[in-house]
Amino acid sequence: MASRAKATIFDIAREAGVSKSTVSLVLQGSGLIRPETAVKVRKAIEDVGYVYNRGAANLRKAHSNVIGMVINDLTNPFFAELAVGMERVFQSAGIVPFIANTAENPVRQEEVLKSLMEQGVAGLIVSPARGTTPGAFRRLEMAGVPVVFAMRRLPESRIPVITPDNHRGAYLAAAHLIGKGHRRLAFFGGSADLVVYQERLGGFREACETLGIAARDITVIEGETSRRGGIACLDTALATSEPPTAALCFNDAVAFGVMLALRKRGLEPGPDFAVVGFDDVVEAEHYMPALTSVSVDTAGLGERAAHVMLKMIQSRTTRAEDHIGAVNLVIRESCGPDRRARNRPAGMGDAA
Amino acid sequence: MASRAKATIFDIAREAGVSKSTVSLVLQGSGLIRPETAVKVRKAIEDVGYVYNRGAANLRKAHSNVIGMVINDLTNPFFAELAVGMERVFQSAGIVPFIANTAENPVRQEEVLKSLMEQGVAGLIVSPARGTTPGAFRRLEMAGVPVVFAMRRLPESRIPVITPDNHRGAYLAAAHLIGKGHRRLAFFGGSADLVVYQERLGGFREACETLGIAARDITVIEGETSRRGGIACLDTALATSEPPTAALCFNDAVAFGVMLALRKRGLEPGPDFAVVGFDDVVEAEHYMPALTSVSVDTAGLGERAAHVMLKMIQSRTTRAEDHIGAVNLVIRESCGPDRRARNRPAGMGDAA
DNA sequence: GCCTATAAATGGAACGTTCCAATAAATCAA
DNA sequence: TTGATTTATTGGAACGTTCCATTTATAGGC
Repeated sequence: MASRAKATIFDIAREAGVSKSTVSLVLQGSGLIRPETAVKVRKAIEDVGYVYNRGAANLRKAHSNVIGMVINDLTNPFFAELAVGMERVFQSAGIVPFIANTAENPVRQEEVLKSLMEQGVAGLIVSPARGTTPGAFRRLEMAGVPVVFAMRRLPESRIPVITPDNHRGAYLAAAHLIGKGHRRLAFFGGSADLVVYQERLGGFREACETLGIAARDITVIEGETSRRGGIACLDTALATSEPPTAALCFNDAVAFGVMLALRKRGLEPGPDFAVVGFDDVVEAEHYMPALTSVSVDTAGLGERAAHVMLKMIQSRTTRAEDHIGAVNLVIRESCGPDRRARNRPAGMGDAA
Repeated sequence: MASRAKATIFDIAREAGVSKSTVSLVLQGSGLIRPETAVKVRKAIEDVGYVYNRGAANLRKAHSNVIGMVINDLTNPFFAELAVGMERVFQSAGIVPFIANTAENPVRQEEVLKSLMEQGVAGLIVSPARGTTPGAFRRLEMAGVPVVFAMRRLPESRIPVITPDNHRGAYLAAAHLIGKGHRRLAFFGGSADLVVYQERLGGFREACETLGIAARDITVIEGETSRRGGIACLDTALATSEPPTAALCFNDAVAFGVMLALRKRGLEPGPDFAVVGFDDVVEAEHYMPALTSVSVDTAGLGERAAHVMLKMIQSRTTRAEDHIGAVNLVIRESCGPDRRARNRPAGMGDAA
């Protein structure tokens, strides 16, 4: 059953009684071959258990059909959603994207990028790891491989970027909090070496300024972009003399952490302390209480990035327009104080 | 700046004043070349902006160094954790694994598998999609590509499998519930076409039988393996005349859904209805209430799978031992009734 | 029937590596 | 010096495709 040495187009040719060139033509679906010949060849392909060798083909062909997705943190469901969006469009283009995880590690990222290049990728969609050096993508540029950044960007770089409107999202969220009557606000999580962070914090600050919140009433605490980071942020914030009463979190993971920490202290997220997240991952809606968050249409951005990529490959360019995706604030229960009647524990309360 | 046509070893050879063979040797880190020559060549490599063409190399070399991970649902954090475990060991072997998502779709899986084969993968770690036909991996076998299944398996197949001890995990969980005094038990989520489902349900049933729960007191409800599925399961279960008081869920996602649905009805997960999950994803610990779950050491299983894969490649075999990973029940708050003092809402309760 | 136009199939070179066998250079024993 | 041995380096063939320029078969026009 198991075929000996792997079959090549020559084996097919022999089997079908044609030349290797004919087989190649059939493989490429050329209209030049007679239908009955094609049928014969296809049968032979099946019979010998042939598997196409794309590496060999790429040696002659101009471009491969491999597209890489380089993602900084696969365990964040946010990036999985992004990946899913991209896959939707690549699939309909007959392309199988390969995903590689850099685990937020620039060194690892370097390896991944190198490996992908050696593989001869046609293009790369990248959410760069924290601490990526400006030169990390120079080789790609030199080789003329199209690259687009998704969700994150590098400080000064000419690589096209697909991101949500971080500034506006943060502005909306902060304005909402202020509108609810909060006067002492915090921004939790993230770190200043990320451009996204600058943008989100910028929007937050602008809202505060415009709507009359004094700078000394603003608490900014950097931290890990994870649940753990959120817990830490809340703890240090509440330790101050005049603690904030509401926080915008760098992302939903941080917000979940904050809510958890509130509960641990016996405080109820929403009524006792307002929290707003960013990204609106699917869990946000299902959390308890449901998290108010800035929705960024993750999958949509993924699709967009994929389309841009496809277009770049097609027109063999390495440039493209940036795309700033629309955002909107999804208001749920985690930001008081228009307190809905909270369900009392262990009772047959009215179904929500 | 951008180099013209991509550089080859010939360009390097010319630049360094040596032969292409010498360059090749240097590239492979051969000890045969004189150190100063190697230095010269390496400088030339840098100067011409060379990128290694692995496709061309694989044409002559026996084996590639690409390993594929085919995953059925990337948005389930469980699989992301699995992937992370694998990456750890591949990284230290100098291998960059490529991840591809099948989105639980056998057709998509077929495409992914085909693409990976064409790419000349050295091996594949696969968590097969639901509804995978037995023949789906025949081509791989014919081509002699090592494959290992992780987490899931196919009904009858000789491909080695790395899974947790599903039977035992479910047994432990059910026994715990029964020990707590529950007499009417449910098994929520999953579907019978999955071998894992059979195993988990089997363990559950065995515990019930052994510990004296009558068959008519057992409710089994199949459903999506997602939050949504969990919600649906609870709703139909509570609609029966004698509803269960506790449930073992097919996985944590289902359990989260169940808890959510309980809350929606004003019931408190734990005191009012016990729920136990399976997989123990990181969120389980951080949920509210924290979820009791069967811990399977996901990352550890990923590492194990990667090691097995490496060994198979090295010894060029397509066979290996199955590996059944140890499990243990992590008891948290979601399974009453030894009710800890639940925190009352909106008060300064004692910190947990 | 012969010449031309079209359709179908083919051989050969090229792609960028690796690996083997062979050469060239350096070292050593006599 | 000569030959043997070791150490470095090299040319050529091969890997499995694609693509171009040809060749061969088929059909059409007269």
